[in-house]
Amino acid sequence: MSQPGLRERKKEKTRLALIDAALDLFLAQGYEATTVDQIAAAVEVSPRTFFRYFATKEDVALSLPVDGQEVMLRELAARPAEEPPFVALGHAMRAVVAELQNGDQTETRRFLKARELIESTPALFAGSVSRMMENERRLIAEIARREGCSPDDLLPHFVVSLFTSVARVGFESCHPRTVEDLPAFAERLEQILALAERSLRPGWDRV
Amino acid sequence: MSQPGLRERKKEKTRLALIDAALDLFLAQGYEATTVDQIAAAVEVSPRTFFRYFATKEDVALSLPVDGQEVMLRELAARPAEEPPFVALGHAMRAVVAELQNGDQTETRRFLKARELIESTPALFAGSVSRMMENERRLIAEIARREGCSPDDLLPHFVVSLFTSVARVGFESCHPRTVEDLPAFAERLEQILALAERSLRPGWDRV
DNA sequence: TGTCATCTGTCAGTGGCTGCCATAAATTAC
DNA sequence: GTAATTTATGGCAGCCACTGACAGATGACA
Repeated sequence: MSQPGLRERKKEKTRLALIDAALDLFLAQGYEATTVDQIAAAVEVSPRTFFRYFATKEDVALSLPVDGQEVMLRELAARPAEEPPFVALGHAMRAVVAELQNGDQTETRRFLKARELIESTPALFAGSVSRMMENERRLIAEIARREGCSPDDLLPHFVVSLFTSVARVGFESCHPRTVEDLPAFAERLEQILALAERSLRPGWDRV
Repeated sequence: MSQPGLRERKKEKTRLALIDAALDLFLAQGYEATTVDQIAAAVEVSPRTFFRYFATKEDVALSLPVDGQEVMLRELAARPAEEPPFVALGHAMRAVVAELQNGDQTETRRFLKARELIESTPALFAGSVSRMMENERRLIAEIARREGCSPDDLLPHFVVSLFTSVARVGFESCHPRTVEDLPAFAERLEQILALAERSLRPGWDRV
């Protein structure tokens, strides 16, 4: 059962403890009003150790959504090659939301807590956006690979860029705060995907 | 001629001097390797004064592109109301590029220097992106006003989001470094706008 | 049990950024 | 032209995010 050794498990435990403590403190007294020392103290760890787990104070708040993007990429890679790029991206996104709805409640709650915090904190929102951009490059690479074209081609850029627009508008226009909000969010996502489909010419995302 | 008083002119002068010194130092020895003290010293100003002109070290590098977005917004507001939103956005963008091509050479060079620096510095690129998002909200508001709908409606979000995608892909796929590169950039922009037009159904951005 | 790799705490230090107060310069009022 | 007022600047003390280096603690493994 315990595949990873004691050391690994301990590390994962402190990592989660740091995230939880940080999220709670940030939500309670504000992001910038909270110091790293406070977070470290709450977990009974030295401030230096905090920075061994997270490169910056921002990272501890963003780590969960960043992980989510990793999942998105894996899901995309698992989609069949016949699917047109935009369709594949849509299904990958649906899979991520589904996992959020059906997965471990504790994790989901943590994730939503992080998203709420990020949306209500300009500095974190900015950070979140720029990491999405980072991830966008990887999505482009994956789409280019699927379609057998160069990552420098205009089309994969355009497809991914348009898709992330859809995803972003989804989050912006419907802020899921609890597990109960997730179905509404999923529905909202469908609305926007439908709007996109209505707006675009059939076959626009291929060749 | 000298509409603004001596005080105002002096301030503008130090502001530009700080930007120039900062850009040169950043390009010469790297962004993070350059300290605010160095920039201040180069302009013979106290470090404290630097922070009276720019809230952060990042700001001095991003101020020019941020000003550019301001121009974009003004141009958009000047477009006739009959134009469909996406067309109006396209023309506003063209106007900005044209102003860049025909305006003061010194200013244009400064602007391009800033863009080059930003694109080659991850931290600055991240900051740049998140400010674009800030601006995106204002573009959405303007489109909503033009179209007589609510800024919360899906359509203006979608239109603007898609347009900024186009703009971003334009910059990413063609990095104008000197004034001579600008025509090529303008052409690239046209290509992407054409691609977008080909991909979208007529009338998609209205009603 | 002992050796080794890895994690952790301590400490000293850099650099971004701010509040505060005194001074100097430009603007305005007289 | 001078005095009064506003506004920009410099210097200083200090907070906090973040880092490198070293020493001690703690799992891993034989």
